[in-house]
Amino acid sequence: MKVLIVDDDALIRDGLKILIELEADFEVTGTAANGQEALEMCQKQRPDLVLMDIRMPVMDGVLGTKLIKQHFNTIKVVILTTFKDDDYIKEAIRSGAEGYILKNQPADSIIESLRAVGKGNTVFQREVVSALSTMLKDEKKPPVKLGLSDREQEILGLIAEGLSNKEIAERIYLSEGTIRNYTTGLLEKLKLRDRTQLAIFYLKNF
Amino acid sequence: MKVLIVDDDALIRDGLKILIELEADFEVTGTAANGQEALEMCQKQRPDLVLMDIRMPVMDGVLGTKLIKQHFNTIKVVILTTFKDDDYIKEAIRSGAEGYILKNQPADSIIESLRAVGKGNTVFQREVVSALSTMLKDEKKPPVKLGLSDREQEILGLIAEGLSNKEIAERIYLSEGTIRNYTTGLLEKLKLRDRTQLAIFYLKNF
DNA sequence: TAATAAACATGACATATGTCATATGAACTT
DNA sequence: AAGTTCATATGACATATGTCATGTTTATTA
Repeated sequence: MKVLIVDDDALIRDGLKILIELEADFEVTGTAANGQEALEMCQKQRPDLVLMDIRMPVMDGVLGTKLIKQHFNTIKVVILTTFKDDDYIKEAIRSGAEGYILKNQPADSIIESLRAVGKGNTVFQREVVSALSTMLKDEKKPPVKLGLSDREQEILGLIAEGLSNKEIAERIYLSEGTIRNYTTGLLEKLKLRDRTQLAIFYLKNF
Repeated sequence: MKVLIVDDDALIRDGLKILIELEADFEVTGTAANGQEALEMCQKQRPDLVLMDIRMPVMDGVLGTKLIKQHFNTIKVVILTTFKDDDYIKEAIRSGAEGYILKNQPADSIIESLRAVGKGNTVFQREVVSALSTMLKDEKKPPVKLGLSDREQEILGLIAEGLSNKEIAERIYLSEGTIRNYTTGLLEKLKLRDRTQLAIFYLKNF
């Protein structure tokens, strides 16, 4: 497997190169110091996999990954970094990287991760996943069937946008009184007291 | 590495067993047909890793994983399933599984994933990660510093809980009129029109 | 010390909100 | 056809909400 190493720190580049080339099934085709260079080298060398640092001058790893993915969609990218920062993780996943692993782990572990990625999987380090799991959206409880009619649903939604009864009436061509009646019905059905609670309910449950 | 295979389908159990035992560094210590059995076998065999199906009678894979993790925290669990259902993925991650891979991939790919997990990483299949990435919480914009006093913040929060002015007054020992005044101030500062909009604003931005 | 600013309060007022009884026409059921 | 249901409407009413001018107390600052 042909690997491109990207890191702004020459020492790390060289260290990784030596480590990886110890493995019979790996070959390091080159090294780059930032996303920009990485992109150029992908053009020339067509590696199978890019091992990418995040924080680098000129062009960081996230953008680098996005661009590489965009131009060469068969090239896998593994982010190898010291930061288990939430935002980086999220961005990395969105950018399409196949891995997000930290520099604090032993070489053989990194190698195995690269092999798994080579086989088409995606690898994260445990700590990274736990960080991730707290970022998961809370249950959007599937359509909490609450016997609301279409009209009621619609009006509830508009209330949750912050519209007044009059505005809602104008928006959907009904009289203000009718909207008031619907509001009363919604409050009754949802066992709430006022429109603010309706809005809160809606935002929390839909 | 000692592996326990858990699947309610005997054919799959046997197939996996044969496949895995072809690898010199793996040993299948046993098989189980559901989470319940899996838990018992973990007790007796102390495998390094459990390969776990999700949908099974008696006790499903998610609960099985949770229990195994709870009782034997050194045992790794990899979910191997046909479903890339959002809810399963989320639950699996929360349950502490080290992997979530699909049955639709070649054997060597699965083996590499297991090795990577053995080395302490977490492996997901690409499709699974893309499903995941849509589930990531949207940016909680960092505390949008909005020159609100402590009292204002507090009252805004209470409005967003759905309390009336009177209730807020009782809760924090101020007069209802004062709460009204604070509300007016909040509306002015946030350029909003009524308490419902305040609640919406709060829920969306804090 | 006098001036000023914060935090809280009051009362008067206009408007919005929510409740309720009642009504109408259209669609559907028996 | 008579009855029922549904969506919409109206008006009267009580209460909640929001605005504003003004006032008190206390702490801070010039």
